[in-house]
Amino acid sequence: MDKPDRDTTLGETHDFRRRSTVRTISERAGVSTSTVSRALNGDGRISAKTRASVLAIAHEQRYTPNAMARSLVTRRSGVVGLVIGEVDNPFYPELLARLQFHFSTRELRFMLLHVGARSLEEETAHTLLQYQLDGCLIASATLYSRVEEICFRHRVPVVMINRIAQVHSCGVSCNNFAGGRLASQFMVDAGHRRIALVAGMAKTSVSEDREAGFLTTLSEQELTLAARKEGYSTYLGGLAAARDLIANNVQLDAVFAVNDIMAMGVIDAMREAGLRVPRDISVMGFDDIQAASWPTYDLTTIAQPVDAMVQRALDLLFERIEDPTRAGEDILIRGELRQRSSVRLP
Amino acid sequence: MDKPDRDTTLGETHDFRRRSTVRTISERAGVSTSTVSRALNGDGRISAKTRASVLAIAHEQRYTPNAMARSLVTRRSGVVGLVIGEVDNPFYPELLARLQFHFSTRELRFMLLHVGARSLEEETAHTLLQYQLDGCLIASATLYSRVEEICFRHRVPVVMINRIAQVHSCGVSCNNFAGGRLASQFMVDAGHRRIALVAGMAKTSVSEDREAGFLTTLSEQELTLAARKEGYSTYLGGLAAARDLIANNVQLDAVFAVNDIMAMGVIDAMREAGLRVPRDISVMGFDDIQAASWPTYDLTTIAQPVDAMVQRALDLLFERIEDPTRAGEDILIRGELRQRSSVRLP
DNA sequence: CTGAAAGCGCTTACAG
DNA sequence: CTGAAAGCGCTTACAG
Repeated sequence: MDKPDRDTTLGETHDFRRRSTVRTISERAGVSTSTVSRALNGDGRISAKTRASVLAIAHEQRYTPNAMARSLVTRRSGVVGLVIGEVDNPFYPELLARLQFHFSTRELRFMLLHVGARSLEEETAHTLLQYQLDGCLIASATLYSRVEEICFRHRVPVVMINRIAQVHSCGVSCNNFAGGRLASQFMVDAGHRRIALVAGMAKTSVSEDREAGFLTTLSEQELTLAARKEGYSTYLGGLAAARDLIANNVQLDAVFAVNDIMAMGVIDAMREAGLRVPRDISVMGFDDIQAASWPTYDLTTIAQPVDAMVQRALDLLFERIEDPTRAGEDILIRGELRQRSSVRLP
Repeated sequence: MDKPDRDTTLGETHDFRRRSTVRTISERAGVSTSTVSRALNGDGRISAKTRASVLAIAHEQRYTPNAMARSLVTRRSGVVGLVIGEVDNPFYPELLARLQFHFSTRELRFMLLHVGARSLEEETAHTLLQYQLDGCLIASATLYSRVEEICFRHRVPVVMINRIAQVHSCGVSCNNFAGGRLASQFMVDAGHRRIALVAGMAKTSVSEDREAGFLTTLSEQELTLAARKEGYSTYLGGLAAARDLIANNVQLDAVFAVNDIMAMGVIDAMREAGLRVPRDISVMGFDDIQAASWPTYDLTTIAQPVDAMVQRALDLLFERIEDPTRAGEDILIRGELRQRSSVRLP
């Protein structure tokens, strides 16, 4: 065998070392590379016969287009940057899975720019430009205005999930205010009067809006919060907040934690103190992460419409990739009450 | 203003619309583009003076290299594909965060090819080729031999985390067999004799090796398993397995769940049945995810050396990107016992 | 130490 | 309906 890299088992010589290109196809088909390119991209002007021949050869040669080369000329990479935040909160991994699912449906890939709550280095944002990313998706409750600014300066469309956009970009969120109201209404209807609230990360719209909605409905019923604690949007934060409440001997009917992961901590702290949920105290969360439906918690919560959020976010992103001059939009999608057993009913 | 896109506020005309390129720099510096390229890449042959001048201009023009163009000629994209598996198990999101951290340290980015346990479509693997990815990292316990095969055929180096490589690629794992032995030894030393094992996903080396190690040490002590259940590597699987054990009235001192997320389910099932951990029954896990240290579980477990695994995985990947002919290697890193309170001591 | 030239693999006006 | 030519923004032998 003097040409060990040629595979003739298909009855066709096929070189595995050198990949097939528009050039190799054009030579084999006896047409120009322009024609090959057009045929491959479904350009209507190419005759059916030529197209068929080109496609057949492309298939035979196992042709895979070189996205780098294409991007260089089209100035579209087909890749979107992804920043994903507080990965300790299962909400984000679950969101990530949905994102990837919807991405694979459309013609997009994403490049991971950042994971976790730590702040984003300038340098990371740089790859955004180097790789000519078409846009950027930021799924995080905390502030990344630096990236937003860089993207804006370079006319890279940005869509935030789970956060209201600051200035220029788009945001898709659950209607956290309305959700907070729902939670509040449900608790009050259930007869609870002495209610504590465990807040999430300070200065995030997610936490603030849920709290604001909750308080609004509460005050409409002429009620006020019996207590308020910071829970930092973590399990341990929720746990500590509830322990505090207990240590301070605050008399309570119920606790509303601004998200499920904190609610889980709250429930565990209650049990630790010998209280039973919901018999002795009700607990409610927000998000409807998977763990909310575990029998141990069986958490009554407000479900975020994750799929709808992801869909709309991708829509917005696509629209702005097509037409970068479009104005920023914020979309709020209503979440719904998921009633389980952690809130005692009358 | 007839040239609204020129920003002269810096005292330098700076066009935000057209990005700076080697060309614009070369014109401004009065040298060739070759020289610009070399200066930018730290080629030793360029004089200090020229380099300084080029660098200054590049900085002034806010030059960002076009990675697409570079990749086209170097045939190196600087991007690695990432497949991440069972995202319901917090181990994977936690691993992801570490991966991203170590990635940002080195000169690599990654493109998300797949998230979740569902099987990988052929099409997804295609982007691997289209984008000329330099390698692929697969973090998943389940089998993705299809990707492995595609990568092999196209000489794309693959490194698996948490799984022994099938045929050609590299694998980096915790030494699951040794870890299983550790767990077993610890339980036996603690005086447990009637032990049940909850297995993970069938046919995964992770689960099988942990089980095999566990059984080996057990049999060295002339002991056998009191029961064995499948737990499918999920919380609900662990819960169901333990409920089964209880329903069948199996007399038990302890349960070893092959991973933490199942162990959490086991503990919750025990409590549901009124048993106390560890007083009435001991439970041990494997992985040391964050939830293992939550007070509710305070799970004794075997900690996977995640950072070391990630480091070695990236090393292997780099080496094989440099020299694709290198033989596959498997690296097993020893985990360590993390003793908490879920296993009763004598 | 530096430059002219060629080329990576595509796409896209411009002609015909 | 198809092709020749130019070019996207880089890098890299090859000369000098």
